[in-house]
Amino acid sequence: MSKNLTKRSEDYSKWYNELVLKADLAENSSVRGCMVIKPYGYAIWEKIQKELDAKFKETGHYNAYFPLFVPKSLFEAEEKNAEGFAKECAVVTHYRLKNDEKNPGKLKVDENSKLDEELIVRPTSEAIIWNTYKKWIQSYRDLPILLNQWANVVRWEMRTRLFLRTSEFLWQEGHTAHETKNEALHEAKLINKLYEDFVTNFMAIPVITGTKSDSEKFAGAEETYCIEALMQDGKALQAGTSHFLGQNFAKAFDVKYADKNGNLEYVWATSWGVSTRLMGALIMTHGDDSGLVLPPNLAPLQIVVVPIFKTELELNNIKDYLKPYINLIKEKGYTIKIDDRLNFKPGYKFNEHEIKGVPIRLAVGNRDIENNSIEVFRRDLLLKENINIENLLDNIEFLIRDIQEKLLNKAKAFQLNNTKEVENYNDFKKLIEKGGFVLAHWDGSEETELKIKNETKATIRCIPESNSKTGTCIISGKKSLKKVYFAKSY
RNA sequence: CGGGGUGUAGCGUAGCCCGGUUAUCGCGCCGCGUUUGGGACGCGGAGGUCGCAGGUUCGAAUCCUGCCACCCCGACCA
Repeated sequence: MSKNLTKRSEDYSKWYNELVLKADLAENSSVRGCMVIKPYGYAIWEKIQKELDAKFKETGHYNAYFPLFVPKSLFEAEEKNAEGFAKECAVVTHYRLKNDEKNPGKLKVDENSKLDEELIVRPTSEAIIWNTYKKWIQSYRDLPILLNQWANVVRWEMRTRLFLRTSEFLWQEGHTAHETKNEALHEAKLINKLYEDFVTNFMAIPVITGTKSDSEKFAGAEETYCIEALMQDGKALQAGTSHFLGQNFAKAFDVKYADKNGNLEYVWATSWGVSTRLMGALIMTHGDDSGLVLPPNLAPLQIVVVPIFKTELELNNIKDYLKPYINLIKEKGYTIKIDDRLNFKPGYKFNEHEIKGVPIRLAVGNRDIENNSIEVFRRDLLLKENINIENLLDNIEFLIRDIQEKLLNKAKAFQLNNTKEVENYNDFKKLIEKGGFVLAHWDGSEETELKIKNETKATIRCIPESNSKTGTCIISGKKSLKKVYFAKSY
């Protein structure tokens, strides 16, 4: 962890500009609060997609796609959900443009094309999906429905932050329908566990898990399960959520099924999602002063080779020298590329791949060919060593595992060191100011939560499942069943 | 939506307070040559609606007004 990280992280936008833009991940487009995801950034998203998608399928889910536009009448059906999103909706009111006579060459909205009913650009798809489920579900034999969609959504936030809260973002959203409450609850928990496993083991980002307080939970949900990560500046980041929706949407959209006895019952539901925000979490969890640091499991390019040569003959010699070893590495399924660009010197390439976070870098020149050696550099520790090239594959296999493991362990240690328990409000205020998670007793009331938020800016990030020691609330002194996690968050 | 700030070449910037020749510098880009084990160097060259629209003025990147976008703080953000 760098010394000036905290200072720099006070201005994350700058951090992104330094790391993300140079890392070729994304750049601001001219559209308010949107982002362009460049190929290298998108490759990371594709890795996330691929891995998650496989997990969803393993657990019996299927992919589907629903419309971008949600008619207002559908959108407003579930009142709490509609109310929760109302203030951040993009609304389509017209469907046509025409030439503007007053400004030749310009277009204006054709007033004659006004829509009878406005279309909401989906901020989430519960409404349009439940409107569809209504048509699909009649009998218990139609259940469960376990669908997921990969899509973009739009939320017109007052304030945007690159990756963390852009007006348009990519995500996956699962929407399931079940016969019983228990089955739906089980699904919501299963997915949260799946997210936890994925983020921890694939992205090397440790998380705390639990449920949201009433004020923080999803609009329209009975219970929201979540995974929360801790960024290097001490702020928490909600990395994924899984909602038990009860029968709220079934009732709003009148979705009933006939059970085995012929009785009509409302369907039980869940919804869950993670977004491109995960890439923000990735950058802010592992990034260092030299740029991005990618865990090997999700790096689009795991190994890059920088050849050091003067002539093309030398380059070819180096390629011949490497060929058998690179083939072995590819056979094992690793991604490796030789950076043989002629217009950049080695030093430039070294830096570029460090900024991009490539986990392992190899360097080979004449010296190595003479000595039967190769230089191996690991991005996480910024360490390099010369090894016998015969040991290359073993070394790579070790490093891929070791870098993944060490990144997770480092982040875990950071989280642990920045998670403190307190027994009174004074200590709470001191610690929350420093950043990190603070575990404290809470009486369960919204008033207490609000008071803490107003006075310290900290919110309840999650209510853990375990940790059942009773105590007294740090504010009200009332009885508390367990300590909950507080933090300032993004 | 409130407070503060910024907008000048692909990127980063100087100039603005106090208006005045051809808008500064670095990176990058193009050409030639020399270089190549940690961000190369020399010489030559191309590239600009100074965010947009008005206004003041003999003259505006500079002053004024409005708008747009971005950044920070706040409000807001399942």
